[in-house]
Amino acid sequence: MRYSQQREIIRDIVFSTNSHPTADWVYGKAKKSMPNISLGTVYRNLKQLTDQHIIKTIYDGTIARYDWNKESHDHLKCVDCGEMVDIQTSNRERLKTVVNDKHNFDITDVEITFIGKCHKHNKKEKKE
Amino acid sequence: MRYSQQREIIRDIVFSTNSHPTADWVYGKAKKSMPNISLGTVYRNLKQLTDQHIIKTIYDGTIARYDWNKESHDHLKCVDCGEMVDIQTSNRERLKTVVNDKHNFDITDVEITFIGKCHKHNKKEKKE
DNA sequence: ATTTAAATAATAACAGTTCCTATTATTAGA
DNA sequence: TCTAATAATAGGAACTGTTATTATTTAAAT
Repeated sequence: MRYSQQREIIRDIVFSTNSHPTADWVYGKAKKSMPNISLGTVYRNLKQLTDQHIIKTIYDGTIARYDWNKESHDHLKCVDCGEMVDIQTSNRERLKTVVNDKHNFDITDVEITFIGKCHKHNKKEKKE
Repeated sequence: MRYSQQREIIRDIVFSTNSHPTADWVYGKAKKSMPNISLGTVYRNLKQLTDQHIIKTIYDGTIARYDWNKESHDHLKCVDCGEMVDIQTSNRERLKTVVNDKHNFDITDVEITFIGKCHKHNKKEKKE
Protein backbone atom coordinates (compact mmCIF):
# COMPACT_ATOMS: atom_id res chain seq x y z
CA MET A 1 0.00 0.00 0.00
CA ARG A 2 1.61 3.16 -1.23
CA TYR A 3 1.75 6.18 1.03
CA SER A 4 -0.85 8.88 0.64
CA GLN A 5 -1.36 12.05 2.57
CA GLN A 6 -5.11 11.53 2.45
CA ARG A 7 -4.89 8.11 4.05
CA GLU A 8 -2.65 9.45 6.81
CA ILE A 9 -5.11 12.20 7.61
CA ILE A 10 -8.04 9.79 7.59
CA ARG A 11 -6.20 7.35 9.82
CA ASP A 12 -5.28 10.11 12.25
CA ILE A 13 -8.87 11.32 12.43
CA VAL A 14 -10.20 7.87 13.30
CA PHE A 15 -7.47 7.46 15.91
CA SER A 16 -8.26 10.84 17.42
CA THR A 17 -11.72 9.99 18.72
CA ASN A 18 -13.62 7.44 20.75
CA SER A 19 -16.88 8.32 19.08
CA HIS A 20 -16.88 5.62 16.39
CA PRO A 21 -17.26 8.16 13.61
CA THR A 22 -19.20 7.67 10.40
CA ALA A 23 -17.56 8.14 7.00
CA ASP A 24 -19.31 11.45 6.65
CA TRP A 25 -17.99 12.76 9.95
CA VAL A 26 -14.47 11.75 8.98
CA TYR A 27 -14.99 13.48 5.65
CA GLY A 28 -16.05 16.71 7.36
CA LYS A 29 -12.99 16.65 9.62
CA ALA A 30 -10.65 15.77 6.78
CA LYS A 31 -11.84 18.68 4.67
CA LYS A 32 -10.52 21.07 7.29
CA SER A 33 -6.93 20.16 6.59
CA MET A 34 -7.45 19.18 2.95
CA PRO A 35 -10.39 21.11 1.53
CA ASN A 36 -10.93 19.20 -1.68
CA ILE A 37 -10.53 15.67 -0.48
CA SER A 38 -13.46 13.66 -1.84
CA LEU A 39 -15.91 11.47 -0.03
CA GLY A 40 -14.99 8.55 -2.27
CA THR A 41 -11.41 8.83 -1.08
CA VAL A 42 -12.58 8.69 2.50
CA TYR A 43 -14.62 5.54 1.89
CA ARG A 44 -11.85 3.87 -0.12
CA ASN A 45 -9.28 4.54 2.57
CA LEU A 46 -11.52 3.51 5.43
CA LYS A 47 -12.03 0.23 3.62
CA GLN A 48 -8.31 -0.19 2.99
CA LEU A 49 -7.48 0.58 6.60
CA THR A 50 -10.05 -2.02 7.61
CA ASP A 51 -8.60 -4.60 5.23
CA GLN A 52 -5.15 -3.96 6.71
CA HIS A 53 -6.63 -4.36 10.20
CA ILE A 54 -5.50 -0.88 11.11
CA ILE A 55 -9.03 0.08 12.07
CA LYS A 56 -12.30 -1.83 12.48
CA THR A 57 -15.63 -1.31 10.75
CA ILE A 58 -18.65 -1.68 12.96
CA TYR A 59 -22.31 -1.37 12.07
CA ASP A 60 -24.80 0.78 13.88
CA GLY A 61 -28.23 -0.08 12.57
CA THR A 62 -27.87 0.52 8.91
CA ILE A 63 -24.75 2.70 8.83
CA ALA A 64 -21.04 2.00 9.04
CA ARG A 65 -18.83 3.39 11.78
CA TYR A 66 -15.11 3.15 12.24
CA ASP A 67 -13.16 2.23 15.34
CA TRP A 68 -9.42 2.45 16.00
CA ASN A 69 -9.84 0.08 18.93
CA LYS A 70 -9.05 -3.39 17.62
CA GLU A 71 -9.01 -4.95 21.08
CA SER A 72 -11.86 -7.34 21.61
CA HIS A 73 -14.58 -5.21 23.17
CA ASP A 74 -18.29 -4.59 23.29
CA HIS A 75 -20.40 -1.53 22.65
CA LEU A 76 -22.96 0.30 24.65
CA LYS A 77 -25.46 2.34 22.69
CA CYS A 78 -27.69 5.01 24.14
CA VAL A 79 -30.92 5.29 22.17
CA ASP A 80 -31.13 8.96 23.11
CA CYS A 81 -27.51 10.03 22.50
CA GLY A 82 -27.10 7.70 19.58
CA GLU A 83 -23.44 7.57 20.52
CA MET A 84 -21.62 4.31 21.07
CA VAL A 85 -19.32 3.70 23.99
CA ASP A 86 -16.66 1.00 24.32
CA ILE A 87 -16.98 -1.39 27.21
CA GLN A 88 -15.24 -4.49 28.35
CA THR A 89 -17.04 -7.62 29.45
CA SER A 90 -15.05 -10.63 30.47
CA ASN A 91 -17.17 -13.27 28.77
CA ARG A 92 -16.35 -12.82 25.13
CA GLU A 93 -13.79 -15.56 24.78
CA ARG A 94 -15.77 -17.99 26.87
CA LEU A 95 -18.90 -17.26 24.84
CA LYS A 96 -16.99 -17.91 21.64
CA THR A 97 -15.74 -21.24 22.93
CA VAL A 98 -19.16 -22.33 24.10
CA VAL A 99 -20.79 -21.55 20.77
CA ASN A 100 -17.91 -23.08 18.86
CA ASP A 101 -18.36 -26.37 20.64
CA LYS A 102 -22.11 -26.42 20.89
CA HIS A 103 -22.83 -25.50 17.27
CA ASN A 104 -19.79 -26.77 15.43
CA PHE A 105 -19.08 -23.31 14.14
CA ASP A 106 -15.65 -21.84 13.59
CA ILE A 107 -16.25 -18.51 15.30
CA THR A 108 -13.89 -15.71 14.37
CA ASP A 109 -15.65 -12.79 16.01
CA VAL A 110 -18.46 -11.82 18.35
CA GLU A 111 -20.30 -8.54 18.19
CA ILE A 112 -22.09 -7.55 21.35
CA THR A 113 -24.07 -4.34 21.55
CA PHE A 114 -25.98 -3.29 24.62
CA ILE A 115 -28.84 -0.97 23.85
CA GLY A 116 -30.40 1.32 26.39
CA LYS A 117 -30.16 4.70 28.01
CA CYS A 118 -27.06 6.17 29.56
CA HIS A 119 -27.16 7.87 32.95
CA LYS A 120 -27.85 11.22 31.32
CA HIS A 121 -31.00 9.89 29.69
CA ASN A 122 -32.35 7.15 31.91
CA LYS A 123 -34.48 9.51 34.01
CA LYS A 124 -37.71 10.81 32.59
CA GLU A 125 -36.49 13.67 30.37
CA LYS A 126 -36.44 12.78 26.73
CA LYS A 127 -34.60 14.41 23.87
CA GLU A 128 -36.34 15.58 20.67
CA MET B 1 -54.18 -0.37 13.21
CA ARG B 2 -56.81 -1.16 10.61
CA TYR B 3 -56.84 -4.56 8.95
CA SER B 4 -55.20 -4.96 5.57
CA GLN B 5 -54.78 -8.01 3.44
CA GLN B 6 -51.27 -6.91 2.53
CA ARG B 7 -50.16 -6.74 6.14
CA GLU B 8 -51.58 -10.18 6.84
CA ILE B 9 -49.67 -11.67 3.92
CA ILE B 10 -46.46 -9.93 4.95
CA ARG B 11 -46.83 -11.09 8.52
CA ASP B 12 -47.46 -14.67 7.40
CA ILE B 13 -44.38 -14.63 5.18
CA VAL B 14 -42.11 -13.50 7.99
CA PHE B 15 -43.62 -16.12 10.28
CA SER B 16 -43.12 -18.83 7.69
CA THR B 17 -39.32 -18.84 7.70
CA ASN B 18 -36.32 -18.99 9.99
CA SER B 19 -34.09 -17.28 7.45
CA HIS B 20 -34.43 -13.70 8.74
CA PRO B 21 -35.60 -12.43 5.37
CA THR B 22 -34.83 -9.05 3.89
CA ALA B 23 -37.58 -6.68 2.77
CA ASP B 24 -36.84 -7.55 -0.81
CA TRP B 25 -37.20 -11.27 -0.21
CA VAL B 26 -40.53 -10.71 1.52
CA TYR B 27 -41.58 -8.51 -1.41
CA GLY B 28 -40.76 -11.29 -3.89
CA LYS B 29 -42.77 -13.83 -1.91
CA ALA B 30 -45.69 -11.47 -1.41
CA LYS B 31 -45.97 -10.77 -5.11
CA LYS B 32 -46.80 -14.41 -5.70
CA SER B 33 -50.12 -14.13 -3.93
CA MET B 34 -50.65 -10.44 -4.64
CA PRO B 35 -48.91 -9.49 -7.87
CA ASN B 36 -49.10 -5.75 -7.62
CA ILE B 37 -48.24 -5.20 -4.02
CA SER B 38 -45.61 -2.49 -3.85
CA LEU B 39 -42.25 -2.52 -2.14
CA GLY B 40 -43.20 0.58 -0.18
CA THR B 41 -46.13 -1.30 1.29
CA VAL B 42 -43.80 -4.09 2.36
CA TYR B 43 -41.47 -1.67 4.11
CA ARG B 44 -44.30 0.26 5.73
CA ASN B 45 -45.87 -2.90 7.09
CA LEU B 46 -42.61 -4.42 8.27
CA LYS B 47 -42.05 -1.22 10.22
CA GLN B 48 -45.57 -1.24 11.62
CA LEU B 49 -45.28 -4.89 12.64
CA THR B 50 -42.00 -4.04 14.34
CA ASP B 51 -43.56 -1.08 16.15
CA GLN B 52 -46.33 -3.35 17.39
CA HIS B 53 -43.72 -5.86 18.53
CA ILE B 54 -45.22 -8.49 16.29
CA ILE B 55 -41.87 -9.05 14.58
CA LYS B 56 -38.33 -7.83 15.24
CA THR B 57 -35.98 -5.89 12.97
CA ILE B 58 -32.39 -7.00 13.07
CA TYR B 59 -29.43 -5.61 11.18
CA ASP B 60 -27.00 -7.66 9.14
CA GLY B 61 -24.13 -5.40 8.24
CA THR B 62 -25.86 -2.60 6.47
CA ILE B 63 -29.20 -4.20 5.62
CA ALA B 64 -32.37 -4.84 7.59
CA ARG B 65 -33.75 -8.30 8.20
CA TYR B 66 -36.94 -9.35 9.91
CA ASP B 67 -37.45 -12.00 12.54
CA TRP B 68 -40.68 -13.45 13.91
CA ASN B 69 -38.78 -14.78 16.92
CA LYS B 70 -39.20 -12.18 19.66
CA GLU B 71 -37.71 -14.43 22.31
CA SER B 72 -34.40 -13.18 23.60
CA HIS B 73 -31.85 -14.94 21.44
CA ASP B 74 -28.54 -14.54 19.65
CA HIS B 75 -27.49 -14.98 16.05
CA LEU B 76 -24.85 -17.02 14.37
CA LYS B 77 -23.69 -15.78 11.01
CA CYS B 78 -21.69 -17.82 8.52
CA VAL B 79 -19.49 -15.57 6.41
CA ASP B 80 -19.77 -18.05 3.54
CA CYS B 81 -23.50 -18.82 3.66
CA GLY B 82 -24.40 -15.29 4.67
CA GLU B 83 -27.39 -16.79 6.41
CA MET B 84 -28.17 -16.12 10.03
CA VAL B 85 -29.14 -18.81 12.47
CA ASP B 86 -30.87 -18.38 15.82
CA ILE B 87 -29.09 -19.68 18.87
CA GLN B 88 -29.62 -19.57 22.57
CA THR B 89 -26.92 -18.67 25.06
CA SER B 90 -27.77 -18.58 28.71
CA ASN B 91 -25.85 -15.45 29.64
CA ARG B 92 -27.92 -12.70 28.13
CA GLU B 93 -29.81 -11.64 31.22
CA ARG B 94 -26.75 -11.86 33.41
CA LEU B 95 -24.75 -9.80 30.93
CA LYS B 96 -27.45 -7.15 30.92
CA THR B 97 -27.45 -6.97 34.70
CA VAL B 98 -23.68 -6.73 34.91
CA VAL B 99 -23.50 -3.90 32.39
CA ASN B 100 -26.46 -2.16 33.94
CA ASP B 101 -24.74 -2.03 37.30
CA LYS B 102 -21.20 -1.43 36.14
CA HIS B 103 -21.98 1.39 33.72
CA ASN B 104 -25.13 2.93 35.15
CA PHE B 105 -26.96 2.24 31.92
CA ASP B 106 -30.60 1.30 31.64
CA ILE B 107 -30.18 -1.62 29.25
CA THR B 108 -33.25 -2.64 27.30
CA ASP B 109 -31.70 -5.05 24.84
CA VAL B 110 -28.52 -6.90 23.93
CA GLU B 111 -27.61 -7.90 20.42
CA ILE B 112 -25.09 -10.69 20.15
CA THR B 113 -23.92 -11.94 16.78
CA PHE B 114 -21.34 -14.67 16.39
CA ILE B 115 -19.47 -14.48 13.11
CA GLY B 116 -17.66 -17.42 11.61
CA LYS B 117 -18.04 -20.45 9.44
CA CYS B 118 -20.63 -23.13 9.83
CA HIS B 119 -19.72 -26.81 9.67
CA LYS B 120 -20.35 -26.85 5.93
CA HIS B 121 -17.74 -24.17 5.34
CA ASN B 122 -15.15 -24.46 8.06
CA LYS B 123 -12.98 -26.93 6.18
CA LYS B 124 -10.71 -25.65 3.44
CA GLU B 125 -13.13 -25.35 0.52
CA LYS B 126 -14.25 -21.82 -0.06
CA LYS B 127 -17.25 -20.56 -1.96
CA GLU B 128 -16.90 -18.08 -4.83
C1' DA C 1 14.65 12.66 -14.65
C1' DT C 2 11.66 9.13 -16.46
C1' DT C 3 8.49 5.60 -15.99
C1' DT C 4 4.87 2.91 -13.95
C1' DA C 5 1.17 1.96 -11.33
C1' DA C 6 -1.36 3.32 -7.23
C1' DA C 7 -4.19 6.98 -5.50
C1' DT C 8 -6.89 10.84 -6.32
C1' DA C 9 -11.10 14.33 -7.26
C1' DA C 10 -15.21 14.63 -9.28
C1' DT C 11 -19.10 12.71 -10.30
C1' DA C 12 -22.20 9.08 -11.90
C1' DA C 13 -24.35 4.92 -10.50
C1' DC C 14 -26.21 1.99 -7.24
C1' DA C 15 -28.91 -0.34 -3.34
C1' DG C 16 -31.77 -0.05 0.33
C1' DT C 17 -35.16 2.64 2.27
C1' DT C 18 -38.46 6.42 2.92
C1' DC C 19 -41.64 9.77 1.20
C1' DC C 20 -45.44 11.65 -1.75
C1' DT C 21 -49.94 11.64 -3.90
C1' DA C 22 -53.94 10.26 -6.08
C1' DT C 23 -56.79 6.20 -5.50
C1' DT C 24 -58.78 2.23 -2.99
C1' DA C 25 -60.51 -0.31 0.91
C1' DT C 26 -61.81 -0.95 5.81
C1' DT C 27 -64.79 0.05 9.26
C1' DA C 28 -67.84 2.81 12.28
C1' DG C 29 -72.12 4.77 12.37
C1' DA C 30 -76.69 6.21 10.21
C1' DT D 1 -77.05 -1.82 3.84
C1' DC D 2 -75.29 2.42 2.49
C1' DT D 3 -72.31 6.28 3.47
C1' DA D 4 -68.69 9.01 5.27
C1' DA D 5 -64.32 9.31 7.24
C1' DT D 6 -59.85 8.12 6.93
C1' DA D 7 -56.19 4.43 7.08
C1' DA D 8 -53.76 1.88 3.73
C1' DT D 9 -52.48 1.28 -0.87
C1' DA D 10 -49.77 1.32 -5.65
C1' DG D 11 -46.61 3.51 -8.16
C1' DG D 12 -43.01 6.11 -8.49
C1' DA D 13 -39.96 9.96 -7.06
C1' DA D 14 -36.65 11.21 -3.74
C1' DC D 15 -33.23 10.44 -0.41
C1' DT D 16 -29.10 8.38 1.99
C1' DG D 17 -25.12 5.82 2.44
C1' DT D 18 -21.91 3.55 -0.35
C1' DT D 19 -19.38 1.91 -4.46
C1' DA D 20 -17.72 2.36 -9.20
C1' DT D 21 -15.83 4.99 -13.19
C1' DT D 22 -12.50 7.86 -15.38
C1' DA D 23 -9.29 11.25 -16.51
C1' DT D 24 -5.60 13.26 -13.87
C1' DT D 25 -2.11 13.44 -10.27
C1' DT D 26 1.38 11.50 -7.34
C1' DA D 27 4.62 8.21 -4.95
C1' DA D 28 8.50 5.85 -5.54
C1' DA D 29 11.46 2.53 -8.13
C1' DT D 30 14.79 2.69 -11.72
